[in-house]
Amino acid sequence: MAEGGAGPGGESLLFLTDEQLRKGIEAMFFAYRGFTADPDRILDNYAYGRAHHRALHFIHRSPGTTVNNLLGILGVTKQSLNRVLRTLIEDGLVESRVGRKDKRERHLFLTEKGAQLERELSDAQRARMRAAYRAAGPAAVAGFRQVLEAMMDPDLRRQYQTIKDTTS
Amino acid sequence: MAEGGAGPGGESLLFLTDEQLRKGIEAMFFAYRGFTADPDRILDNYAYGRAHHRALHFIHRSPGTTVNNLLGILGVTKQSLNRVLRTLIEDGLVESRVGRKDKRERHLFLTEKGAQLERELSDAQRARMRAAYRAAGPAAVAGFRQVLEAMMDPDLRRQYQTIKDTTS
DNA sequence: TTGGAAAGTCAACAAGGCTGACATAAAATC
DNA sequence: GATTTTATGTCAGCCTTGTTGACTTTCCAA
Repeated sequence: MAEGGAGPGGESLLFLTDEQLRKGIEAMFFAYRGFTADPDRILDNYAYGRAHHRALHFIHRSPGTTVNNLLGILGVTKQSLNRVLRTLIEDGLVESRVGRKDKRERHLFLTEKGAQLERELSDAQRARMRAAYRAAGPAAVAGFRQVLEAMMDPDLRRQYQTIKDTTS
Repeated sequence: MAEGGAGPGGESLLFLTDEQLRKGIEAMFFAYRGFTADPDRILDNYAYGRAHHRALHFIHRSPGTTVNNLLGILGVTKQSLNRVLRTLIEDGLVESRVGRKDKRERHLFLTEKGAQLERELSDAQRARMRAAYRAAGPAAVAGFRQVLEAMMDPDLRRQYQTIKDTTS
């Protein structure tokens, strides 16, 4: 895999020094901090954490998703997710409906209140992403997405693409 | 900032839909999971966590750095960092030397044992980064770095560039 | 020389991961 | 129809890694 380096579109062999790779690693580290900074600030005002944000994001993204689906996407245990979901449901941000076909399943939806918070969080995160995209330009954006996709675990990449295809 | 979009090298105005931005956000989320997966697996064998990895990385990166420097880079409280450093020092992975000029400061160095673990961790992380870079190609890599850099908080970007310049 | 600032340490608490054990209901299978 | 599997939820307890508050030692400047 990638051993000749001269695939379709590849320039030639890529010689990558440890130094170049280290810079990429640190770029990921620092950029991820920026990526989460704005939502984290907002969440502080509501006594919620990053875990709540992730749940809201993916419920917004796939309304009616089941708890089990969400577990697969988030990669946490059901106990961990349940703690977060319970507070969101108690606080009236998320609604849990028993499945019609399979009554064991719970389908998750954002309430109006939940959608509001999700919007506040994602507006902030999109604003930063938009600014970065504009600063870097369209070609850079394409490269950014390619490298990130190649960096995912195959299982996670499948999750990412499934979600991506569902709505694009 | 970036409001016209037609800066040097910019194609023209970038029209970015919420959908495009959401994909970028999810790409960051899933890619970061992959990014940390290999080191996390290794750390499990040693009863260390991601925080230990970060400390080892940046001490390796800047030998002799002070605790205070490290705090600025890692963005955690000194108490939080101290707990991690204490175990690394007790376990003989890190050496802490009292400053000669200012005896309040502690200068941090990896021991041979610490350097060994750091190498094991960064080898794994670099391998994934290398594979992703090769799969995506050189142009994509440049774009990847540009977008990440634009996504950082200005303070963090300065940290990143300081470190970058020190050794490139 | 004394008072404040800086660096580091200790103690205690909180969020959010984890495992394990168990309960319930519904679906699937034998 | 009985049994097993699946989906979900809950309780208890642990770990890592954040946090704040209080404290010591050291340095520096008024």
